[in-house]
Amino acid sequence: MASYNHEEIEKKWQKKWKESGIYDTENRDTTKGKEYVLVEWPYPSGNLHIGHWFAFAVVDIYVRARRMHGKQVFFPMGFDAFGLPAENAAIKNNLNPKEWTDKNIAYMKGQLESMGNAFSWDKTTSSTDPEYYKWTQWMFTKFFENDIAYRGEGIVNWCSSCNTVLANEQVLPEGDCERCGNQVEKKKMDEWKMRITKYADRLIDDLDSLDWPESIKESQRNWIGRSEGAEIDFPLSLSLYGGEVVFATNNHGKLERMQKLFDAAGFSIKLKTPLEIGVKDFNVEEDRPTLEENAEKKARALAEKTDLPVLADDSGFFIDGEEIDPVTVKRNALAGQSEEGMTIEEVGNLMITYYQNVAKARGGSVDAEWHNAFCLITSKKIVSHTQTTRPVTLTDEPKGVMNPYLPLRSLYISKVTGKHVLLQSDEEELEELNPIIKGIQNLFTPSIKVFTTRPDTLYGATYMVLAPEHPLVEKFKGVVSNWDEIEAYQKETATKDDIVRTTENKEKTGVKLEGVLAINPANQEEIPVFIADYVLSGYGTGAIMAVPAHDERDFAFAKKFKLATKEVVSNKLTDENIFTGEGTLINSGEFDGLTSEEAKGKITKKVGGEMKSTYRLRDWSVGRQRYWGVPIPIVYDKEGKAHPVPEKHLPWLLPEDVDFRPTGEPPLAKSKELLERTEKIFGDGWTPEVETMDTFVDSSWYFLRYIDNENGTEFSSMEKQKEWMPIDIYFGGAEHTTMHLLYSRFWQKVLFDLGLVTESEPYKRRINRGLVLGPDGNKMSKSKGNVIDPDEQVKRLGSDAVKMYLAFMGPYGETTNYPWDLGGIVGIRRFLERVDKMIDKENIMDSEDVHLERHLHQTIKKVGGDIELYKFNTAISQLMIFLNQMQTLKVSKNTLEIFLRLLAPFAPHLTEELWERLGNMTSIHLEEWPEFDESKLVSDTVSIAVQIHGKVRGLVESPSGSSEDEVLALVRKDEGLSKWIEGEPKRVIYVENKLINLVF
RNA sequence: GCCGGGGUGAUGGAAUUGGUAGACAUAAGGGACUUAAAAUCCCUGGGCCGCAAGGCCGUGCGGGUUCGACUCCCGCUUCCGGCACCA
Repeated sequence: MASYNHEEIEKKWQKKWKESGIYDTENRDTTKGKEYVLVEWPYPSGNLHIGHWFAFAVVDIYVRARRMHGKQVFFPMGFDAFGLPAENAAIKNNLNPKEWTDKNIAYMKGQLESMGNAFSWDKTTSSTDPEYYKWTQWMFTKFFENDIAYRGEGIVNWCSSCNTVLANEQVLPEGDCERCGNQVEKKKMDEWKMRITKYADRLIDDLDSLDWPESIKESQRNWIGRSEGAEIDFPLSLSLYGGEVVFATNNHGKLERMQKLFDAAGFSIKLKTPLEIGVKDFNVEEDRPTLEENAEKKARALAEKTDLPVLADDSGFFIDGEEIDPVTVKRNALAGQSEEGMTIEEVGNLMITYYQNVAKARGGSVDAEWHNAFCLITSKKIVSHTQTTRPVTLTDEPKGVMNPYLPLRSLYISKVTGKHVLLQSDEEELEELNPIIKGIQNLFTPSIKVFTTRPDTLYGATYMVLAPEHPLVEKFKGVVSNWDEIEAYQKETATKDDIVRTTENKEKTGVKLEGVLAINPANQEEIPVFIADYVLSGYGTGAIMAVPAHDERDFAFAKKFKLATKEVVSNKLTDENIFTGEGTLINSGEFDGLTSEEAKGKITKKVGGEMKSTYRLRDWSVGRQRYWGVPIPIVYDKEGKAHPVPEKHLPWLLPEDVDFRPTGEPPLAKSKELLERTEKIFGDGWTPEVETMDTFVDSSWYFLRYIDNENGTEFSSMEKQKEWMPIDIYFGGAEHTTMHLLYSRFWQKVLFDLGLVTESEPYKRRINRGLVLGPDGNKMSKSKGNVIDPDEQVKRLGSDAVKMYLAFMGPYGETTNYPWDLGGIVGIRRFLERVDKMIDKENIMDSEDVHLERHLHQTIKKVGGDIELYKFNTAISQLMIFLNQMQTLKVSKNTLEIFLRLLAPFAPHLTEELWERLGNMTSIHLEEWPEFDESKLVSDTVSIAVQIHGKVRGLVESPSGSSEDEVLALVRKDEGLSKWIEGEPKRVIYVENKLINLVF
């Protein structure tokens, strides 16, 4: 077999390159332009597969070409070494994940070296190195302090087999665990999260500035899923706040009366006195000029002492605009007697008697006004402030039993009902108190907030739907007449997983909340309210306004439940009587005639809504109940409050005294050392966080560490970042588009906002790559027996051939999957052997064939240009064409050397060897990229296609740059073409050096 | 359903962005060398008709624009990727 010994050559040069350190970066050579080329750091599974070669070796072609173009290229490599496989392997083989990982890293490093890539090995790192994860933890504490990292309740995906929480992305479409295939359950629990949703807008908007393929940007936009619309409140026409409210009064009579009224109004509110919630001696001086201010003062004072909603009032009788001061009345009633030793009843009775006398003295009846002010505070915020006035008459003829708690009220008769105030029926009193009741209703059953992208259709909202899990639903208990039915439906929904709920169950189901009505804020119409599982609790507000005439889902639901449909956007309705597009408004009051676009904002404004965006994206869950990850650097004090571990205690080391077999309890919870460490540093009773971080956290900033991998005081200095960032191009797998790529962009933005990085976007350009399939066209898998082992291929045909073949399969910048062709790689090897032989050719000439020289310059141009476009396949094709051309001729040493330089990025070992064989003493990889001469690209004569009526009928040879007439003359002379020529052409189209088209 | 990208020989893929479709490579067929095989080299290599010269057809399908369309426009079809009862 006539062939070169690739094994020997590759070993020889890999050793020399390593010794001379020609690919090390050390400090930047600032005389050269920088170029940061990044590839995704691999997980050290223990064996390099062909995918790694596709990811790294092909990119190396680009890297080497850029080096030859005079760039200081930074091409680092490291290991993303935390993660589940190590833990599982350790469990299986009964050893430590750290040992397993370190061993794999060492082995894979050797395999990676066999690629012969120009990696900047002096700048490597690994996520498992404490010097690395120290900074991962440090960032976490910064994020925690800035409310980016937080602990909050969430519904999580739980795999009971892996005993861990999974991110949505880690759940397969069938609802199975990505790692083990087990069915994933939904579970409510507290979890560590990152507020990525806060960055949703920026993550979308900043895409515009990036030089990325549109498809990747679009995937991210879809993933974030921004919809622009409005949030609108629909008040309920029935109040049903269920809960406790503290009434800021010590007056039992007042409280009882108010409680009675609430009960009668349908409130399920329990009023409590300050004493009942443990506030003794609640007493606030009513010294403000108005009732309203006094009510507010009382409410605020009490709200300081409780988290419950607080209601306070102040009321009084006014005669001729003057308040009848209760203190004065009381003093007059007591007439010098001491209050000491008297009961409230006794004082009250004295006041009643006194008042009767006043009324008598004035002729039996005096016109007055009863003013009633309320203030309601929840969470320290005033939610309502009302005052009502009703005309009453003071009387000397009390009826029924006097109420000593409300002595003044016992003596007034309502002018509205003509009845004694204390004897009015609840209905009568409620009617009088209507403004207050309304006001309070609004507070207590606020309303249902909906999100809609179509506020223009508000007038067409004929019913509402809440998600079955909507928190408001619980408050309807005791109010609706069909609670059993509602509860049953909720249970049914909870057992269904999302897949069943969305795909299998297109048929609409739901339950009406009997007795509950909402008010369409646009037209004040009362509309029914349902719960139905077609409304998702996690999206928008978990509630919708339903517009059956203009939404298919609402239409389907309305049809099934026979609900009213109201058309508000004019258009031809389909057969189904539904139109989901935008148009001109009708049946919409003052908005009739507006376009949907115009009406959206206006209608929202009218009903007090707010234009708002919602997102499909959820906050990123980052806690994992597993061992082999970065410990979350949080400790809890005795009260259970979380504190970040201070920087001086970082790295917060992963304990080693742990049984990491999955038991449902996080492995770190079993570490004595970790607990002792925590108590020793922070004090007795303090406990450590026992969760570790999602490995996507590790990979969210590794590119920043590469550039400053030995820095002991910062994760990456601003100086180094200014030198190297942003990443000029990031090559990676399409599967990372919506996870790693989005997370790391988010991470970078947070760091940017904290002033810790120079760039708000890490990756200037991004190229996704597809997969290498097995020879049978299927995804490689052991079970299919179609796995191509790169080591074997390298041994058989050489690293250069493997790399070149992977580059030759197709264009690199696309996500096409290419099958490995066993014959194809042989073709590459044949090419390399012909190159080897070519250099051995004894008869190298001094002078150059002009013809060949032109091809050489064309080749320089083509190969260089294609590499810039990641079209390594056509670059290689051009090198093959040129070799074919050289083989029929004698060539100069200069031409051969240029050819080798063009080939060097593709076949670094062989070209280095042949470069040496031609007598060069320095590395070919330190050479510059050859330049082409524009003037030598064109030949003296060209063959021009002759078309008749647009069809090619022949060719004519003509001098380059000939005029139309000159070419036409040649055409006329051509015998073969004569039969197509019929006199004078009506029209001639001539494209210089290309074609001439004659039309007759 | 919405969005993005495709469909070219037996196969992977080319085509300077409207200008000679199928470069380069693989598989296949034929030949040379060889006792033979491997390797290597040479020839053929989209389909149909034809001894040939040559002709007709041909880039998923149907229309259109143009002197000329793989390329642009309209309609369909199909495959791949992202999202999806997302209001």
